[in-house]
Amino acid sequence: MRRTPVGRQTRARGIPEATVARLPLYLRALTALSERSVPTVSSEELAAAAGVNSAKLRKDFSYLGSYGTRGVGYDVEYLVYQISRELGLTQDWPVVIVGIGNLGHALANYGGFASRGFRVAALLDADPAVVGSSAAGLPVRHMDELESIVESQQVSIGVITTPPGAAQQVCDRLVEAGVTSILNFAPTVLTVPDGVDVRKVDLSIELQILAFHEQRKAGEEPEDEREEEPAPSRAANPVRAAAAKLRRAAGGSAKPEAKPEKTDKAQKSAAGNDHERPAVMPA
Amino acid sequence: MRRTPVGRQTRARGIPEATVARLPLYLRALTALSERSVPTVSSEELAAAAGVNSAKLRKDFSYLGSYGTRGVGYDVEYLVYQISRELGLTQDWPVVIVGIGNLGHALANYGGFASRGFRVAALLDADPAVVGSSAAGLPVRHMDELESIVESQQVSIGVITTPPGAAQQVCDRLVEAGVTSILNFAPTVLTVPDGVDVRKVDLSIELQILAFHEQRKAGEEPEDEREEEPAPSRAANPVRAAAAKLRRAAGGSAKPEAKPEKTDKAQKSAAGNDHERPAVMPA
DNA sequence: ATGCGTTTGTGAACGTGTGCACAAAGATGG
DNA sequence: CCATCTTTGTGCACACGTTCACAAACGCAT
Ligand SMILES: NC(=O)c1ccc[n+]([C@@H]2O[C@H](COP(=O)([O-])OP(=O)(O)OC[C@H]3O[C@@H](n4cnc5c(N)ncnc54)[C@H](O)[C@@H]3O)[C@@H](O)[C@H]2O)c1
Ligand SMILES: NC(=O)c1ccc[n+]([C@@H]2O[C@H](COP(=O)([O-])OP(=O)(O)OC[C@H]3O[C@@H](n4cnc5c(N)ncnc54)[C@H](O)[C@@H]3O)[C@@H](O)[C@H]2O)c1
Repeated sequence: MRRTPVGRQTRARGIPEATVARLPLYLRALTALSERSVPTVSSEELAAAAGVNSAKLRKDFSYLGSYGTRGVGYDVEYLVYQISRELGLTQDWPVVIVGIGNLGHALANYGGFASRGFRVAALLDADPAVVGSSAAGLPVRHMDELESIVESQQVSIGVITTPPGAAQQVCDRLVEAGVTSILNFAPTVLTVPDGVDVRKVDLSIELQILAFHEQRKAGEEPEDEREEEPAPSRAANPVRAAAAKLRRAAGGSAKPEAKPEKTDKAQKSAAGNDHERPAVMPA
Repeated sequence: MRRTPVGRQTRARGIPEATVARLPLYLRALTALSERSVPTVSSEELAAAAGVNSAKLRKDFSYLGSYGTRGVGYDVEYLVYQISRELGLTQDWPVVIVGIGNLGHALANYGGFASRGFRVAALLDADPAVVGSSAAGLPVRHMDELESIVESQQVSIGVITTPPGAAQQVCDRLVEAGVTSILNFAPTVLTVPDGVDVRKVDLSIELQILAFHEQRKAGEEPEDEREEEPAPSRAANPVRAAAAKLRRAAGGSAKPEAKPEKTDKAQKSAAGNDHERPAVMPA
């Protein structure tokens, strides 16, 4: 019997988000084992292949059920099936890609797309110069066809690879057409109604995070293996003093009222538990 | 031998990782405000623009110091500077991209690269047919030049866009050459020595996570109406509701809570959905 | 059957992240 | 100067995630 701890309703079913994010990782490792006809695998081995802690892996699997055999390990084929089923990969997921520029082209050509049940239903663009060309054997169709495509092919996942300025607009249109999951490559904060999932892939953010750690490594490590430039004046830390000065210089007479097109403070509306548009447009 | 993949050593004076990951988001919103010459911004406004909770934003900023003014908010320019400095964006970060195929080309052409101090130092590939061509005005150079480029240009960040099979090998070579931060687009678990940071961008994983939630959305509710959350904003979107119903009617599946017995395994052919995929391709 | 070595599944401790709520700090107006 | 209003900075409680450690379960040999 499944014993589900009740008491809170945050997650409908008890698979933690962190676990869900790791299941594809396990699945990939298991698929590789399956191709080599490995019959069973221990949590230790599989965890090593997936680059995670073995206890974490076992706990993750425990959310799916008791699929292992003590003293032996996990049946590879069976686990592949169970994870696939849990992730919803036993069915086909048609996907539309909107914005067939540099990145959209690359994604359209990406073989790993179809390998897990994700099928490119259509490539869409708004530029007449792009519409009509083809990418990866698929024709690029005009945005006007979005609604009919989404409906006829039951598309529930959309990928946005348009410039940032068009992303929210494209997103709105996708949602309106019936798409309920969006993968956003544009560096924009998307606002969507409840029930729609958005995940973002942001190269710039990843690089900035790397830069942060890189700077820390360079600045705090006493040992210096290779010769670097003479430590670019890492502004010491009299920042508080500079703060007042800078604030004073910037302040002067400038006030929020200088903004003509927005009634800036009017939309405070504290009790906001619903999602509305951001107060200021991100770019 | 392999040590712990990533030695997460929490520094005493460290900024939480979750905060670091959000700083670029704040920075982007602040930059947009700066371009519009907005002098100050409250945590509420900025949080809305960045799509986060305002208390979280304030706590994030509190790790950087007390840079706000009570009753007023934060000075935009000053905060841009502080976050940039904290992230290490006040200096230039040369980057090499290895594997100039579909994705490598797109990245090379990406304007957002240079906009934050990340400069493409070189494009590298192993294929003689690709070497010598150019992408985004930069010549594609041969892997043999990697070491000299990394050393002469002080490259500490490498981007891997090779096929999965070559990723670990390329990674090893990057590390050997002196690169200490890697952004990996190949669906591979990279093993690196201590002191080297790896971040990955994995389209396939993102899609699978979306598919999981999508499946849940489609399968967890009874046919009639759902009554699970107190969110009142429900009837405001008839189109989406209709789309969901249509989709539900098309592909129900998603057996609710079919607890499988452990004894009868090897039921992988039981997926009588669309068509059975052996899942053999590397994602 | 019994014992032994192996490995799972999970309780429990611990660490990290989130969000509420509010006192304190500063601006603003009188 | 004081009163009032706005917004920050943070204590606190709780939710979530990670890791340890070990009893129970299982295969296998005797
Ligand atoms: N190229 C990269 O490597 C890369 C990396 C990270 C993020 N991004 C982001 O991905 C997005 C796309 O980048 P790109 O380099 O491919 O840009 P791009 O300019 O090459 O392509 C954008 C495409 O979107 C189309 N488009 C514009 N407005 C549209 C609309 N309203 N509806 C439909 N289509 C529309 C354009 O016609 C164009 O074909 C950008 O937001 C960029 O910031 C790109
Ligand atoms: N194309 C996409 O949209 C996309 C999306 C997600 C992930 N990925 C992943 O990104 C990677 C690249 O994808 P792609 O579509 O650009 O592939 P691709 O085949 O078009 O390009 C790969 C490039 O890497 C080069 N290469 C191969 N081995 C190398 C080596 N040892 N050293 C240096 N260069 C080498 C090849 O010559 C080729 O130019 C793959 O791992 C893929 O799984 C791609």
